[in-house]
This record gives sequence, structure tokens and C-alpha cells, in this order.
Amino acid sequence: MMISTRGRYALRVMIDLAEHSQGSFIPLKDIAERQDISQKYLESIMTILSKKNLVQGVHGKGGGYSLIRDPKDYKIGEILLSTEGSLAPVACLECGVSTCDRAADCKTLPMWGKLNNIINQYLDHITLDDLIHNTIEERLKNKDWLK
Amino acid sequence: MMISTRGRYALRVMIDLAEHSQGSFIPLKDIAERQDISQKYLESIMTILSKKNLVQGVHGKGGGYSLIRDPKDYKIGEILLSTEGSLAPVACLECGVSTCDRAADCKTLPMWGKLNNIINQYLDHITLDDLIHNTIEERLKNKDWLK
DNA sequence: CTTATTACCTACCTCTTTAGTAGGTTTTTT
DNA sequence: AAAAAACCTACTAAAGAGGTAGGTAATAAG
Repeated sequence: MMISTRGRYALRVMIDLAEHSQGSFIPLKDIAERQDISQKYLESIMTILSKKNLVQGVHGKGGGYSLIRDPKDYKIGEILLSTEGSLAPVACLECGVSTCDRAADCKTLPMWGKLNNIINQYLDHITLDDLIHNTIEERLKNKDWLK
Repeated sequence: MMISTRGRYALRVMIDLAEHSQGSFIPLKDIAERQDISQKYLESIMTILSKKNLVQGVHGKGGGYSLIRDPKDYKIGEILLSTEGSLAPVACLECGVSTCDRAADCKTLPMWGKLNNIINQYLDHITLDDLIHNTIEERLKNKDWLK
């Protein structure tokens, strides 16, 4: 298992925001109730999204959260990367990990590299808008996303 | 991160077996030294591979481990699935997990399902032999593996 | 200017998994 | 009988997952 609840909940929150805010700010309490997720736990996730400038938070009465961009302009990979820290399928490919001394003639590394590329290309090809309108199939129909 | 050392070491062991055994049995001690992995830890991994009938173990002097099939006939996905238990990118897709009550109109589930398919198709398309002879690029050249 | 509402911050907690280690038992060949 | 190997059982330290608890700061409405 690769994507934890943090990433999955983040996606659900952002879909909720897209579907329920008309320029207004949505209190986290509402989202937590609709999505049936602990508000306290969501708070820690929103802090991440807010710091990464994926959502905007406004204090006080009438405040809450809203998206910053159009749903079409959020790549799924971007959201997941923010909350998960890394999407690499193996530790060897994680950003910041010094390459192991076997890397040069590792028989498995190329395979992991390709897998990593495929996953990231897929997730960066799909947008928040695609999830909302269920247009994933159309996106994948031709395989141009796969380089 | 998705694949732990268990899965990664398992692949390296099986590559080592393919490259060093000519019908003979290779003691784990040799593999552990060549691969620079703790022998004791490898033992627990070999137990899994042996029970899944991916390798064959022979007791006593002159014994050791060997592959059972031709390297061409081992799919990478098969080996990883055995050691990791599951390759699903999210818990929702894990075998044996009862579907959550939101599944019916979950906006994200189709996306996870597709990701799961892509990962498994990729890993089931590549064989142990491909790793050994570095023929992955050729395999991926046309995109027929992706359904 | 007070109160309600909201985001935001800090600290903690339990459970599971990972990545091993340690020490012994059984099987087989020499 | 001895050596070499797989195999088995139990334990452990560290990290991460998935939260909970209790506060502080900002803002809008009255």
C-alpha cells in the first residue's frame, strides 16, 4: 500500500470544496460531516494543503477553506505528492536518498525507475476536474500520457 | 513507498539464483555475501518464496536453493505479490477488505482502480529474464501491455 | 468591545509494520 | 558421527499510520 489516508482524504476534501463552494469559504466542520472524517484529523491535512498553496484558509466567522485555482488546474499527482511526501514505489527512488553503491549495476533499478515514471505520468495526467466529472476513461483512451 | 525490502531483496535473490546456479543448489550464505544482505533476514524471505513454490530448498551439505522454472516464466508481479502480500496502491483495493459504504459513488475509486490495473499490468508483463538481460525497454516499446 | 466562529498550533497516544537479531531444530551428505 | 545446510520460533527497536486533546490567534457580527 502506497497512498495513506492522508492523501486519500486530501483528494476527497478538495473534491468537496470544488463541488460546494461558489466563491465562498467552506468551514472544515461541514466538510468533515459530509465526508464522515474526523475534523481534528482533517485539520492536520488542511495545514499541509494550505502551506503548499493548494487551498486557501480564512479565519473567523464566515471563514473556512476554498480552492485557489480552477479544478482543471490541479493535477492529482501534485495533491498526493504534497500530502504523502513521496510517491516513489521503492525507497531507492525517494528524493533525497543518496544512491546506493550498487545502483550502477543494479539489475532491478531500471524496472523501478520505469514503474515510478508510469505512476507519475498517470497521476499527473489526471486533474481534479476529471475526478469530479468522471472523465478518466476519455483521458486514457489514447495512450499519449505514457511516454 | 510501496515495495519494502522484503520484495526488493526477493527479486535480487532470484536474479542471483538465476545467474549462479547451473542445475546446482546455492547455499544462502553465498547469496547473502554476494548481495550483502543479512543471511538471517534472508532466511525469512526464502521461507516465503519456498512456501509459494517460487524456489526450491534442499537440506544438508550440498544443499541450498534453486529456481524451479525458467527465468522467462517468472513474472515480476508474481514474486512481489508473494512477498509483499498486496500490491494495491490504496487500502480500498486490498484483497479481503470489505468495500466501504461510500464505494458506490466514490469519485476517487475509479482512479485508484485504474492505477492498480496499470501497476499490475506493468509488473506482470516483465519477467525475471527481462531484468537479467535488461530487455525492459524493448518490452515497453509498443504499449500493448497496457489494456 | 465582547462573543461566537473559525483556522491554526503543539503535544501526545496506540497500534501495526518494518527490518532485522538470536538461538535453536531438523535434514542430508560426507 | 560430524558438518553443512534449510527451517522454525521468539524477540526487539524504530518508524509510520491514524488519530485525539487542548489550546491560541484572527476575524466578523452584535
